[in-house]
Amino acid sequence: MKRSDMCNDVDEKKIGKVVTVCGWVHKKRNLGQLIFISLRDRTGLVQAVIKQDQKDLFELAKNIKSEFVIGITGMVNARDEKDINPEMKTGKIEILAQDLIIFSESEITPFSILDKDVKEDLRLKYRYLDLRRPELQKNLFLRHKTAQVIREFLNQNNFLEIETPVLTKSTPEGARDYLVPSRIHPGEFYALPQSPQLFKQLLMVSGFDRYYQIVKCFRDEDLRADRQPEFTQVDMELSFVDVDDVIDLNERLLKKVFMEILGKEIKTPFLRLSYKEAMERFGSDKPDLRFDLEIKNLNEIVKNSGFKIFDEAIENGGSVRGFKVENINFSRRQLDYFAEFIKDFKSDFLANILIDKTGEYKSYLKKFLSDEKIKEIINLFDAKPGDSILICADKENKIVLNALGNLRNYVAKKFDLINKDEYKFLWVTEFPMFEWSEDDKRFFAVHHPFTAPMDEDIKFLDSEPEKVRAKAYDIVLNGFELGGGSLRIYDRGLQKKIFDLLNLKQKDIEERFGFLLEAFKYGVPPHGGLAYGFDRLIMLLLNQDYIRDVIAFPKVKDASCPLTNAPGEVFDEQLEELGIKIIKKDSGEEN
RNA sequence: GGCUUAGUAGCUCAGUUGGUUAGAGCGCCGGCCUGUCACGCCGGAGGUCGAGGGUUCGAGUCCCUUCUGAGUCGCCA
Repeated sequence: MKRSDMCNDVDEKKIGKVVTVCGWVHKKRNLGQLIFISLRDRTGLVQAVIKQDQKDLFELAKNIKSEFVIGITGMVNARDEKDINPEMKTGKIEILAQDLIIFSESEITPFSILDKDVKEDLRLKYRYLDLRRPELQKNLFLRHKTAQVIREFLNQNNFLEIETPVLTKSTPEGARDYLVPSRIHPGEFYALPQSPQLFKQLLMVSGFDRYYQIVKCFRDEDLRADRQPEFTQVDMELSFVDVDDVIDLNERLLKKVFMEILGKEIKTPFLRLSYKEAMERFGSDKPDLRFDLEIKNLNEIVKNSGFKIFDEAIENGGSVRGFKVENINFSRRQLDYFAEFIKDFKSDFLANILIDKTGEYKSYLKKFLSDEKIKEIINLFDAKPGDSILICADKENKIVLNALGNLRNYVAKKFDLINKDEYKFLWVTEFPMFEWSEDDKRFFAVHHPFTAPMDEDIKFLDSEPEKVRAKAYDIVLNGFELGGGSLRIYDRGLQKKIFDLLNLKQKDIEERFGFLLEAFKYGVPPHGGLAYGFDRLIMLLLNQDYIRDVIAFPKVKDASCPLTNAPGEVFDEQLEELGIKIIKKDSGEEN
């Protein structure tokens, strides 16, 4: 028996022909002297009929159960008008079985392939069954298709796909590396790449001019609904470009992806916000612009009001800010919850002004602020009867903005203020180069240490590094960081200066990036690039909430694989060969 | 590590102020059925209520401890 057609392709055009289809039994319906089988392959479903007059076939078919793998040969018949199933592409026909093979049987599956609501831990343990579900097949198909569109676009734009090593060197800053012990060099380790950053820069030094790669990257950090320890990047790097070139190219790429995958016309150019503006208006460097709730600064109105919390916040360089929510007067209970919510972000003050339908306002701030001041706040927000204003204050701007930014997202989600069909792109640019770490008493690179500073800010490098902005940009979609990149430093002296500023030791620099600085001696083009979180892109294209649903074999919260049970212990001989001793954490004993 | 939340039949869930023998739908097993497509009808099996301890005459329900999953904060250059 040789397959002639995929299930979904057997439609009314095939009427009168004999076809052979193979697949899994989605559902059997035995009517006594008539058996229907819905057969499933990755394309879809088709119905076969086995009648009693086909005695042997009928006896065989009686034994068939869900998820058996079978092949059916038969004549494609038009269904009677009354028997047409309009839900199915193949609903106008059925295959009248002439031959039937059971390739393999199936035990009762731990959950039904037809069932949409199964707990995820069970699904992941039997991922190969889970992946039989049409939803997941659709997700992975779209993932494949998207990769194809991206490759096609980049190829047309003179990019070369070049592979970079997976066994590479540990980098000192940033996320934790996954380490791989070396047998040939006992006591030494490779690191799995967090990104191909250094290699793609070297490729620019080599003159490849435009590189891309769809590549696995690894970060040994805790997982989230949108974050996996191994994930896929669409990584690219270009020579002789400026920020606008990279942005323009990527806008065209995204436009093409959304058109070809979703049939959606995306308007370009995208909005661009500086990091500072994004933070001040939305409390986030990846704002979701599908809803409003814009944050406003109230310092000018409330300063010297005599209200201790506000005065102290402002005098200490902090701020008082808030946002307006239209047409909702929050309940006491909701407001209490908000106050709890922002505590997660180290913020402990949340005030509110509720304007009722008559235009009268209610607020705890009445006790501390004059009627005039409160009306000024209401005017600033242009708040109407029925609206609410939520206000946060702290001595640190970062805390106020972060708390309001997160509260903004929470309120929008909880009160259904988000239009789910919308795709709101924006670029966030002009990120700060450095961030001061109080714990380590030194600066860290916000992006990475190869990012070029903005020309006009180079003068602050020595005096006020915190003022220096980078030629870095993030592409943000619906509140998710879809990708990020920067122009790189291509001047050896400047690169060394940045390393010094980050307080990286000469020895570390030599050991970690020596080869890059060395390469920079021999002619470096100006270059820059961008990398997308490919999984996240697919997740957003599919409007899914969980990155796991767009990955064939994902890891779970504790970074393990529920299917294979990785990671696992290894044989003593393997450890010995590697020169590795295990120290058990709980007992402290050596093993 | 913190916080939130969930765990009852193979799956998805219900289970009242603590009260008889813990239920439903789907699935499974057996029977009937020639037009189903979530087929229908009849019958049946299936439970350490995550685990351990406690309070009580009596615990799925209350208390304590603990395990497991998810979400989130920290973390993610």
